[in-house]
Amino acid sequence: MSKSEGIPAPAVRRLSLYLRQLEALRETNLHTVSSKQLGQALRFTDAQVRKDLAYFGQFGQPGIGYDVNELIARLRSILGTDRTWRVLLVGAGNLGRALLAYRGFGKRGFEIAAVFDTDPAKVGKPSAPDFDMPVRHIDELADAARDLQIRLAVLAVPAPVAQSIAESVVAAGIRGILNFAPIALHLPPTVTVVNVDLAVQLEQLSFNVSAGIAPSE
Amino acid sequence: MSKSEGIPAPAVRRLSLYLRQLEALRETNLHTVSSKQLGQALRFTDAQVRKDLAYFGQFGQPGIGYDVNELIARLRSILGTDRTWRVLLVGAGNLGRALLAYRGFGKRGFEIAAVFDTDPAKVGKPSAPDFDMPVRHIDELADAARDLQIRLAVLAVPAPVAQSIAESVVAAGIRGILNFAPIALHLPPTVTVVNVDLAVQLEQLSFNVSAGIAPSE
DNA sequence: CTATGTGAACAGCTTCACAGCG
DNA sequence: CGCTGTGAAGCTGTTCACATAG
Repeated sequence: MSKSEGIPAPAVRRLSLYLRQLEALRETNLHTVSSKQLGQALRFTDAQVRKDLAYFGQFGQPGIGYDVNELIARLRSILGTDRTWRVLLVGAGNLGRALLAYRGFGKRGFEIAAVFDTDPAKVGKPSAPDFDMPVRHIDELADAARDLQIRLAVLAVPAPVAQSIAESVVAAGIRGILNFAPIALHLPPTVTVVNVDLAVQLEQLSFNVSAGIAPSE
Repeated sequence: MSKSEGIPAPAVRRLSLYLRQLEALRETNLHTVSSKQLGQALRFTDAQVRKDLAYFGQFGQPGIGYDVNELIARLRSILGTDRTWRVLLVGAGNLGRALLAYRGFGKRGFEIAAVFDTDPAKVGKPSAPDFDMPVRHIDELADAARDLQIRLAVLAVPAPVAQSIAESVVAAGIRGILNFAPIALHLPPTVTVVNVDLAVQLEQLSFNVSAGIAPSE
């Protein structure tokens, strides 16, 4: 309702990429980075990098560049990942279990706090090998969201039930949904939805490869 | 090198969404659809829909709309999915196995033809429960790509090895890569790369939810 | 009267180019 | 000098509005 007024959505996406790249750069004990270096690593122009960062303040040193650690901290703060977000995972199928097993989220500020499914055969059982976190029935989702004060959910359920499950997730107070189901969710504008449809991504590849063209990033 | 001259990349992404929506519409025995209907289902304007389609020809009937089956066929042809693409899966970890188990690709025109990994503990074993397709060593990848004439690969390997594996995949003649590793690949411009970084997607959510804003799609 | 296809107007994002700071 | 921050220019993509077809 307040901040991100006038900030291009593409710029926000790039912010995540800057953060990721800076974290890699820090591994190499680099303390300072210029917009040019950062841009080259990600195939953006230096002006693009500076413009994106300038939307949120001025934290570069003319003649020097940006302090890597400071910029990381500022980007985390901007993106809201200077704290850990607890996330609900809805759907304990193949994809859901893979997401659960993927440890990479933790250090980026996200942690799966609970797993839900409707399948009675799954409820109560451990959600994945090596995980004692049990799958809970989806009816408990609203209580869990409230008790744990959770605002984000990952939806990894079959397309035919995705819309109705999404609605109950929203009713439970969830404010942002990462949707893996290959359908367009219709939800109130107070909820942010990010869609990941793997078939759609593959189609972008086949289009480009068919046409003999090759853009990037 | 030829066709997709002057066609906005966002338009191509929407083409996939139109196709997905049309396939859902066909289930409901709808034979004809207007740009307005299609747009409403996906939260685009009707003008946007018409403009996107018009890049590729004129296949609507003034006063009537678009024939659902015909438009599906045309979109598949444009996107290159009027045939099945065999795809190589590189990386048989959690994510790789989940992708393998996910049956949804088949009817969208993609089929995983072989699975590769470097881990000797995995090579030779079935790639996933219920799959007899064995994991092969990555050294065989080039031969397989040539023998099976495969042009697309899905990269589901750890970040530290992603760049070098990507390079060998490209050397094997692969023209398009769906990259799940959270790094920016540097490859020749003849190769199309589509990146899927789940942490990046989650960060878009946390940014929006923090700011109290909620765009969509 | 309904709905497409499209030039023209508009909006939004990116790149340029330079003033100013360290 | 090197590099940032930023107005101004340029470009790309979206929306408007209407001529045209059924």
